[in-house]
Amino acid sequence: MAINLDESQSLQLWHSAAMAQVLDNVPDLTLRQTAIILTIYLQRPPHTVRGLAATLNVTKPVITRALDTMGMMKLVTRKRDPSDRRNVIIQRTVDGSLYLEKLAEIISTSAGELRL
Amino acid sequence: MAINLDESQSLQLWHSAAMAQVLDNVPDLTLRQTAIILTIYLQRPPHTVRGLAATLNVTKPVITRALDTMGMMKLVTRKRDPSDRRNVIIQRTVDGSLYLEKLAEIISTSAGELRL
DNA sequence: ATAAAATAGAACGGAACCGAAATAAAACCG
DNA sequence: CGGTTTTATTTCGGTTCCGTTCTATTTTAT
Repeated sequence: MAINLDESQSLQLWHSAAMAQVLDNVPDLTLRQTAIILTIYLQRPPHTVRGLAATLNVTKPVITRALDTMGMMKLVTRKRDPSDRRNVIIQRTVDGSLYLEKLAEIISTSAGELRL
Repeated sequence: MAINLDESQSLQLWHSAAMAQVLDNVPDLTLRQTAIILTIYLQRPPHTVRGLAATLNVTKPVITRALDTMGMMKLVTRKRDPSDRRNVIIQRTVDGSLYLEKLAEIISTSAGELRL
């Protein structure tokens, strides 16, 4: 079963989900940070700074800074790759999983409220 | 027909849409700004600073600053309410409509790419 | 007319982000 | 070994955003 959203429904969904996040005072990530954390949690590991930078087509400092911020929020952690100590492996956390679970619930609920 | 998205699909949709926006170098609005512009374009006018602040449960300076930014981007315009000159009426623009049309297309496309 | 209330914006200090360039550490290669 | 490449981070100057507080303008009420 394919999901088909027309443009009006798409905007309603985005609006509802954005409103819910603003009202919930959810710690708000930038669009880039959102793309990064979702890539980390949805795509197969391992994830490195270089890999994420390539995937998002941004410079590495952008990734480093986003990881700093999300690291302080406990949404991700970093670890040196033992086999090549230049690399940093980005890992998931319990808090990160909870954050995304909550986000998923907001989106899912917003979708359920869509009216034609 | 009701739209039902499970949590995995919700995150995939959000990921895909966030990625598309990052890759397109779309001018990235904060979550609050996104909620504001969508409220302006999806809900019935008139929109005032006070009304938007109440709707989003934020202070008025937050709205003023968001309108400053989005005004410079030509996504919205402001006009004094002639009948009560304390009020500012926020209005849509052609550029704002185009911006949202593009956003809608990104989300719609992302939804279409969802697989189970 | 004068005082009070309401609306929007400005000012301020602090925090986060950006792009670009410079730095540090590790691995590779001749 | 010594030099080069690769990886990640730090630094720099500039911009934007935030919350709080203060100000200016307009309307309403006494």
